[in-house]
Amino acid sequence: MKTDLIIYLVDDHALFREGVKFLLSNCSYITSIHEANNGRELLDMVLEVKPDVILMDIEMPELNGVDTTRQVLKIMPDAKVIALSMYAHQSFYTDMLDAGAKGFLLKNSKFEDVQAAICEVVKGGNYFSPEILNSIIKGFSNKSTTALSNIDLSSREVEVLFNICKGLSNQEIADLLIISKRTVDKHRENILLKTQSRNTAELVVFAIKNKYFVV
Amino acid sequence: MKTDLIIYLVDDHALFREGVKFLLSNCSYITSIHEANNGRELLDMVLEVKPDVILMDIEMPELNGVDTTRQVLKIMPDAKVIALSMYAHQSFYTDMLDAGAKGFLLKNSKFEDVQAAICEVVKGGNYFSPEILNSIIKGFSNKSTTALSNIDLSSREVEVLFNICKGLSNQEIADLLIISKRTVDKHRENILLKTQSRNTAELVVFAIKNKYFVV
DNA sequence: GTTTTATTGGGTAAAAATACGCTTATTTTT
DNA sequence: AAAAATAAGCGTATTTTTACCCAATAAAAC
Repeated sequence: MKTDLIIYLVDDHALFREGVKFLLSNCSYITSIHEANNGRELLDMVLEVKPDVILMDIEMPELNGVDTTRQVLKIMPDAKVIALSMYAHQSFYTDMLDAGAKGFLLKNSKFEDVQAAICEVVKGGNYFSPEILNSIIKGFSNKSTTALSNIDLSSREVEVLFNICKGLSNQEIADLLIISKRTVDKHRENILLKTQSRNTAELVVFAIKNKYFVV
Repeated sequence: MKTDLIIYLVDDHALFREGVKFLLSNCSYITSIHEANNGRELLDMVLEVKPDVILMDIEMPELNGVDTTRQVLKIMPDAKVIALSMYAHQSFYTDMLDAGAKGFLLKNSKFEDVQAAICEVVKGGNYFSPEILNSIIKGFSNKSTTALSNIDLSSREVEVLFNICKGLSNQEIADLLIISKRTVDKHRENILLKTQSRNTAELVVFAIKNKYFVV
């Protein structure tokens, strides 16, 4: 593993920074630890310091962790950002993952988790607090198992529905399937009935919810 | 951690089973190891054996790993299923997670990973091969970072778009926002232009892709 | 073997969406 | 301060969707 690590600690709570800094200073593979009070301070200094790992609070004044991460990675794509948060709320970690964070730690983690996270992201991997991981996985499985309805469309109807979602008009679908436009009209009508949709918009939402169409 | 574990190994390759069985038999916390050649064999025996952990291949004849997992968990909800697969294909692990698997290992994992996975799921957690985890996270961030376009809709347009997705007609949206239907018509037209959508269906797909509407 | 269901097709009409033109107010840029 | 861009508004026309009505054939279910 790469040693001589440069760490940047971004959090608006000075006391919390102090504590983590002390703990990190006892790690042999860490060379220097820098601090910032908020995202803007980090952005001002990041190109000078060139940190390997950035431990970043999500809830911060001025510039929050998500937007800061986006901007940091724009100017330093190789920096590894590990998010810190009090809470395992879904929007937090999805936003941070979107932004490009490689790890996610809850602030009540044990310090060995912090060390594990740093090692893992330096090696190019990811690290997530068990609580977060559980939540990610749950979200994964919930989404589809609960949503899938027991409405059964015929194979032709599925075909028509799929092409509606692709943005084709009834006439275009008819030409594609080599049937009359009136037949497609009828299929569409029946699909609306079966799915209890009022119009195209609700129909597309239904299709996506029920995996007839993937976005 | 719970000891005296009963393990069920489900895989259609006898040689692979042999190897894993030998390795597992050296673990002190494992009491017995059962084998099945496919999903159906497992289902026949699972209530008798009452395994704590099921190591399950995904690609199997007769009854595949995904469907087997669903059925096993229906009759034994506390069993911990760990999926085994040659490949880290996304559909594999999403389907297995949907089905309720708690872990996912690639067949080229080191044996210590298998042990770690067993321990983790027995404790109620999840375990994923690093490759899988990476793929999951990437899928997570890809989906929205690549999709989120830089098209900017006005706040009014966002409002209209949202209500279109909810299935409201232009007249209904007009009544809701207390503006003329003609104005909503125009907004809709402009949104179609900006998003390069041809019709309502494509519009809804765009909205969902870009998080203007959540399914 | 009869009945349902899927698929196909059509007539007619109202409702809604789409397209293009044009005006006015507000905000942004120059 | 003037010019340009954007947002919000309305008129008219065409196309598409939605909603009823109907029926023939083939396949599947009972």
